Amino acid sequence: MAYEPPWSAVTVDLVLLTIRAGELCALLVRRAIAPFRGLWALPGGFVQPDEDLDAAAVRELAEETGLQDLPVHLEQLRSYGAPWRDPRLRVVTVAYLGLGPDLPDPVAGSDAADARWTPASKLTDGRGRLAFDHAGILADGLERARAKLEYTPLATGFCAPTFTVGELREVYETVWGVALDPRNFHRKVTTAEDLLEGTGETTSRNGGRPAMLYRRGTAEMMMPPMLRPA
Amino acid sequence: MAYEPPWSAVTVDLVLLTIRAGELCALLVRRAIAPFRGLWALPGGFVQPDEDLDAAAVRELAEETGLQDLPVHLEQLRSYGAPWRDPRLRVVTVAYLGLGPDLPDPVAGSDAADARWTPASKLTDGRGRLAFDHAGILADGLERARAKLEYTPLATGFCAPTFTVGELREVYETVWGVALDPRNFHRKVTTAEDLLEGTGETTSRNGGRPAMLYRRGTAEMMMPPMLRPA
DNA sequence: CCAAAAGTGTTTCAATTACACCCATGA
DNA sequence: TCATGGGTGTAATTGAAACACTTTTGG
Repeated sequence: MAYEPPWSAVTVDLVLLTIRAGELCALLVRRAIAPFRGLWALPGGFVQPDEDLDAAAVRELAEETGLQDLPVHLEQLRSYGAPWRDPRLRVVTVAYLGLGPDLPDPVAGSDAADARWTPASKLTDGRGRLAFDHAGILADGLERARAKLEYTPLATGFCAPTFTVGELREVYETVWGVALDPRNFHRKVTTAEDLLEGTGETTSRNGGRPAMLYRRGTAEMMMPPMLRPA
Repeated sequence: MAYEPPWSAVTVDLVLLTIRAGELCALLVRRAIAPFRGLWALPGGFVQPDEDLDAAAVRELAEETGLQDLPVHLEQLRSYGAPWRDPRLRVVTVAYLGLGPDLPDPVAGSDAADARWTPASKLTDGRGRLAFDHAGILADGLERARAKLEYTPLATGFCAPTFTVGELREVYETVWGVALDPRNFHRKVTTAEDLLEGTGETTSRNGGRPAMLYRRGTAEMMMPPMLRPA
């Protein structure tokens, strides 16, 4: 090859979200090494030479949570490559958004002094800066999650493999911070095509009358169209 | 630094779309050098050491079309990093989606033997493979564009700086391949909050009664919500 | 029995559709 | 004047919101 291209390091960073105790939380790790030593940051790491981006995200997820085969929905968020976003060297990072049901407590990894689920309300108020450009990445992840609840079945990602309509409604109410009418919500989601798949089982774990248990269906969109063919 | 990370080359690739002669078209360049010499590919190139990703996309756009300050809407599509997607070396590419009004004929660049607007209908039918993983990237771009027309003002990106309601309708009809009711379409888009901004001017360039000219407004979403707070 | 959550039915209201009709221009 | 696209009015239909009410459990 005649031309030698510029080189970069490539990382994946994870915006991992879950709902704990009625609050939307993100996973943060405390950096054990420079730069930004002692500051909180998003979990992530270098992509290996023989590794696809998605595979790197899955590997980091397993390493940072300490568990394999977590029921986590992972999707690419976007990439960030401002020239000096890492003060040491050129690093382009591919950020992933991950959603899971109430996940186990994280374990501190090799380069992390600590790892913790942090409520989103404490992250958007400006207190406690994050390392690198991670505050912006996290804000983008939260915005994406909130927006996609509205027109995709993403909310099911916050639920256990099987869940009740009431549990699904709680996800919306927590992420959006609003109250929804339980009766109209029930009708809406059970009527929506391929959104939910009934299991035949019921549970009474939430008190009251036992509720039907559902799995997430095959639908990828549930938006009412703004324009329709004539 | 104790640890030496793996290195990659980082490129940006562009899925540039426009509408020409009633057809949705993408810009392709014919490769003048190995690998995939002679095959068609998406325009793109290496991100420079001191350059942000968005800046690299803008620069490539100017280089590939031969013109500056084009009224093109550019947004990140997603990143692709399969280990051997480039047979020479590890390359992670950040793909951008760009939409513009009927754009000028492209000029062949330094590493391109030819450059051409190609109808989308010829691209999705399997004939004529593209270099690298560009067929998949292009398909993702087309899907994203089609989907975003539905709930964002993206369609205005295909229009000139000022445009009529009928021209905007043609965009939808071309990209989706359906007919829309002109009268209801008119009401819909002129009623939508902040979608269009009237200029006071009219034009009769499309024949018939002169039509009001609009600029795109400030709205970023125009979706009817699937769920609303109680 | 009571409280609590699940789920259904029904009225009211808002949005969308389908389509009749009028308007302003060029040829 | 006719053809063409632009634009408004309106009745019928569909969908959403509000809320009364019944169901089924645990305590």
